[in-house]
Amino acid sequence: MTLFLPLNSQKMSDRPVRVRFAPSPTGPLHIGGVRTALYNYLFAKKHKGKFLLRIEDTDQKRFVEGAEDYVNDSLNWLGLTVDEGVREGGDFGPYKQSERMDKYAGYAHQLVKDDYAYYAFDTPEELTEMRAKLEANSMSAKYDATSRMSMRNSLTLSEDEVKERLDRGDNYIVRIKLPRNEEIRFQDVIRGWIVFNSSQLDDKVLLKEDGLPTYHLANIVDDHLMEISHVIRGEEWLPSAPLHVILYRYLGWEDTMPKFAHLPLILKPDGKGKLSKRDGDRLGFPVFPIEWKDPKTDEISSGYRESGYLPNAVVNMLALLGWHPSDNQELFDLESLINEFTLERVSKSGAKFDMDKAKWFNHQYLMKATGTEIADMVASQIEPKHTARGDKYLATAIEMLKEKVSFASEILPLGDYFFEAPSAYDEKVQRKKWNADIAGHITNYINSIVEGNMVSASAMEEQLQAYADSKEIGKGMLMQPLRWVVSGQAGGPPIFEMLELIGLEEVSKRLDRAIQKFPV
RNA sequence: GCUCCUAUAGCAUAAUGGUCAGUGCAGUAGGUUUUCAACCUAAAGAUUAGGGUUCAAUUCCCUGUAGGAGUACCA
Repeated sequence: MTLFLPLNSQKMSDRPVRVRFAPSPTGPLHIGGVRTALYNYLFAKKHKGKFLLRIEDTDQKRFVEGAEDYVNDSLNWLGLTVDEGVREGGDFGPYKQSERMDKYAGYAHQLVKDDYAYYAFDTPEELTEMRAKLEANSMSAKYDATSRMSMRNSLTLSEDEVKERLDRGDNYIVRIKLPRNEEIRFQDVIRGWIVFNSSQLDDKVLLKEDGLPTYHLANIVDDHLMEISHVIRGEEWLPSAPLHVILYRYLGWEDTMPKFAHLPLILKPDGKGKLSKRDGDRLGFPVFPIEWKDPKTDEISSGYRESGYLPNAVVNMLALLGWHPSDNQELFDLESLINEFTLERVSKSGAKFDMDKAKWFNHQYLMKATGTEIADMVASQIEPKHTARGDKYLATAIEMLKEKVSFASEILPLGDYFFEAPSAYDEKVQRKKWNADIAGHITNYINSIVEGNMVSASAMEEQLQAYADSKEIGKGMLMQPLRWVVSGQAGGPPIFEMLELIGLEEVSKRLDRAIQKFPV
């Protein structure tokens, strides 16, 4: 039997761990991107390494106002601190590709010089024509080893003409010159050996007509210059990974090529496909960490933060979506996540987003949070009536209500009766439990606690027991109507604690109100 | 179409070349509670199909099927 060492046990200490999260500021950060950031962060911290944030904005056409701030705000909300980045600085800056534009073209030209790339002068029309022709002959429409010799580029044109075109300032791009038929393999930390044949790839553009690099070039150059040790990114990059491997080779950087780890995708909870913005709208859960307002359309996409999710819950939920610890523990704070996290325990298969579990996680953290913390979370919902009796009152009310909901945002609406007399009364209780007898008992009881100035829950409870005993009735008979008179609800927090908080004066007013509204 | 990746209950996942395949969520039943929530208990629920390798496969291999991703002068 052959013994295999765990994939990463041997070389992890070779180089300091430096990982990057490299979003492109084209809109709000999707929850899948957030998870990628999280895994990068966890991995970096686990190995006492650095977590970098690099903004990949080489495509100016797709720039979206505010998207970069959004990334920072999101990571910040979740407590994922960036070690090096645009805001944080660092020794490997700038951390925004649009500010490193002087770094890329040179490498592209170097590759041409080394015969690993070439200039291409084809017009878009010519490219379209080429693809159409190839497709018509049921060949794959690729600009590659088999088709490039019939195109207009520095491989087919004479040296003089190429020079003339370049001197003249003709538009050109640089394409990588891939080998015709070569096996390209690399070891993915999560998936093991991945094998491609170069004939399946095409001669990707490295440098665009505007002189700016494409993702592929910029990515490799920056990862190299920033001494990135591990590239942890989504599975959507897997098909272009072999191109990146070749680029490292062609640039002479293969020795320090980072290790790759391609994360599984987060899929729609129902049906098929990658989780998208629309799914959130359709199924009623956020796909974005924090609220996003589209600068062009003013369209608002809801965020976890605004929906009452706690950052810890989101982190925990995301961590477990595609990763699992070695035991059955499920509740983790960031620190214990750092201790436990390993890329080897990331699963290979895509995970459908589980809304119910997300709720459950949030509920767990809501139970741990204090009333004051929750009040801060729902600051935008707070109206004068909520704070009229002080912050402590509000916090206590929230404390009583929090275990009944999954989201902080549900708390205030649920417990409106803590802040003003009920506007609606449960109809079923009225019908079944509200009659002259009961109303009389409730009135007697409330009057007795008011007269006795019984302000504590325990005193009120004892008094109800005593009253029920004296009338030889079960106190259970009175409890729901009592709650109903005060809150209008059929259920809620422990009733005497609720009464204690609301206070005798208000309880008494509510009794009068109920009797007036529902005469018996 | 082509290439690559993936496949354990409704969902997320664990484990194993060999007794009843474990856990959480959801759902079901019961308990507890004035009520709701929480909590406790119980039952139910899965190795994609077909071939191989093997004494033995859910686990390794192949094929099919299904799903996903990629296939831009986007990232």
